[in-house]
Amino acid sequence: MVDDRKLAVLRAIVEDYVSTHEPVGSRALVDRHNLDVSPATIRNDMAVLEEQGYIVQPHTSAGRIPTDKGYRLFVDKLSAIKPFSTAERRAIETFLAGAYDLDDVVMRTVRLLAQLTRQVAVVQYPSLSKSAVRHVELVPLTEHRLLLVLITDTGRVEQRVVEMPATFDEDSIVQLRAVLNACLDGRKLTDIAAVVAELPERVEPRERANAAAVFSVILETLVARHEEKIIVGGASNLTAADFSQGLREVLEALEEQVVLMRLLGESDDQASVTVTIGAENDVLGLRRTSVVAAGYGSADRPLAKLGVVGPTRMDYPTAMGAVRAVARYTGQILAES
Amino acid sequence: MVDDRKLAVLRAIVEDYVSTHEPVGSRALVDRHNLDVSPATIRNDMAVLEEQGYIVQPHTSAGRIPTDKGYRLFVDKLSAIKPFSTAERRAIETFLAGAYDLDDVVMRTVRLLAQLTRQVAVVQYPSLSKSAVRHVELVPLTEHRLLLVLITDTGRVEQRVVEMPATFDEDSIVQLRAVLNACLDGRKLTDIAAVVAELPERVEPRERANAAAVFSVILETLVARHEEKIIVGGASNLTAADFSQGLREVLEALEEQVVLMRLLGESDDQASVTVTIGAENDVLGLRRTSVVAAGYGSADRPLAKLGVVGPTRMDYPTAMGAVRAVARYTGQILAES
DNA sequence: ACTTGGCACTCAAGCTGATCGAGTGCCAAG
DNA sequence: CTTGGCACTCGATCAGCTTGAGTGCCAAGT
Repeated sequence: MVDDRKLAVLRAIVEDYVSTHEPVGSRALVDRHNLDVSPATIRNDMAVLEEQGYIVQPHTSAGRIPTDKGYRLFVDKLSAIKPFSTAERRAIETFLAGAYDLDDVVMRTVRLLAQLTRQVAVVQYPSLSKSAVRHVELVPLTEHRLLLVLITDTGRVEQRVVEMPATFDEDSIVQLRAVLNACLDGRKLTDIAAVVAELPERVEPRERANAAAVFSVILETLVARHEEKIIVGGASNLTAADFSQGLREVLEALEEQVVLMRLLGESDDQASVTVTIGAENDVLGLRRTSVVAAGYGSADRPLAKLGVVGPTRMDYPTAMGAVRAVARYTGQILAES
Repeated sequence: MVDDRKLAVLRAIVEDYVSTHEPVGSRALVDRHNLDVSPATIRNDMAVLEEQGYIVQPHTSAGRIPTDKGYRLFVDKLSAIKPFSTAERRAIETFLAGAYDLDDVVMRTVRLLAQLTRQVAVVQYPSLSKSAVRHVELVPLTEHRLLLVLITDTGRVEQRVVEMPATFDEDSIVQLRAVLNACLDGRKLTDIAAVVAELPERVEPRERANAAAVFSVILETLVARHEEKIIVGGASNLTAADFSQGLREVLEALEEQVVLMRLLGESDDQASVTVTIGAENDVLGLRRTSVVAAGYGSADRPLAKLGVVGPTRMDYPTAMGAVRAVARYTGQILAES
């Protein structure tokens, strides 16, 4: 009974603070929400909530604002993901369906997410390590250089220049290409290390040096260099949330691919929406931001992650709804390719 | 004689204001620069400069700050591009030389430029219309879909999904690929429209429908859709220049590819460094920023543009030096591929 | 045992007026 | 044309004051 009301109070505080951006006091609370108790009672509750670390007051005589812990409780127990209306879902679907290639899908996804949530959107390209090879192409550039193009079944295209130790002719390229495609086609990129290891046997001895160069680049690109491609959009939304001080830090963090990977990658939970709040985030400079992320791709075929980054005082239910919806449709679109 | 000093005063005002970010008065001027006249004389000069529209005072009793017109005069007549020391040039060179493919070159270029100038850097990918085809690859995706991959001699790789009107088999793909490569290899993309027009004759009649689909996508990608790829870096540098108000607008503008194209593309002057100051810029929201841009690529083979965007009160000589140096070395690196 | 109204208290925000000082414009003398 | 002098302007800074939202606590009520 008692505890119930305290939770209601916390929820009310979070909701009010998110919408007004101002510390919320006991009077405003009983006014806006129809708690049928007096402000004094609320004050008592708030004192307890503060003692337990869910809220704080910025100045001795100001209203309360939620702490990271408060938001955490709110997200976990006091709120539900806000579902999207069918109209909205249709809009999302048609917007994404207009895309004509992978780059375009990702670009549209990031824009959409930024616009829906009015936050910074972050979308990871379909992960290399989870894709399978669809085709390998070798294109001679100069006498000693070769362009290696690798096409995955998610439509992603990776390219690398290979420095060849020896000169090569057209024939050897054709042969090498045939071998590569025969062996790699359809293989998951995670399995490739093993496959590549036994490749040299299939190549004529005099071509081994060149072949080895190509193989090592493949490995390097796909396995060792785990660098994933991520794009960011809606940075201008950061100006609305007055970070004032920390804005620079946040922008800097958002330019670091590695940092973004960490942000999205922290949970492996593919299906559901993950929320990381404030200091839970171990990235320096994003201590005052929250991340709402989800994986996309079908359940049996996870591709990568996407999400939004915003101030801790963000509208979690809506953001979570948007992230979930966009993840679903993006996954769906990509599954069709 | 007289006019000479007024110009010196303007130069001094620009330099001081750029370095201090504060309106500069007559006293400070004679102190910091060794003009051997009295403050009163300077005041007279400033009155004239103000009347002519080169400087203004923000408040009745404050120092002067340069107007756009003032910066323009400064850039055109009163300053020289600051050359880079050999040490700096070597650093640039080695940093760029570490890149292993086109994406990496562009990424490094944008980072470098942002870091050198402490502004926002903008780099355009080597222009499609100025490249030549090196290889065309077709990869079957599903029964009705084909991935078209187009590799240019600048190492740029373009991909598009083609919806095929009819089903196709492996043989027809092989044939089509052969025809495409035979006809397009080495052709400038600007010439391609003509070449593609006569392509259908070379394909067996029953394959014409599919072939036509592929051709039209090629045309669409390369000719009609003139959309060029641009990347931006160093957005966090905007926080240093206290736009306060307009920051949002600037960030928004920087997210629009089309706007960026306009920014860089305004001049066709390939060789030299171009400066666009404040309101000279017709992009709304970038009225308080300046753009320093240059083309890169060798003189006989222009590739694309790059530059920096910053507040009008920026250090033009240094920025111009950096842009010129980076453009040179990036062009050089790409010429080697 | 909880709720409630009352009350004293705190403290940020906002207003006012005074002061300060950088900077200007103008003028008369050099 | 330059220069020193001088009156003037006006933003910035600071102290002092008021206001009001909000709190904590307590004693009384249910």
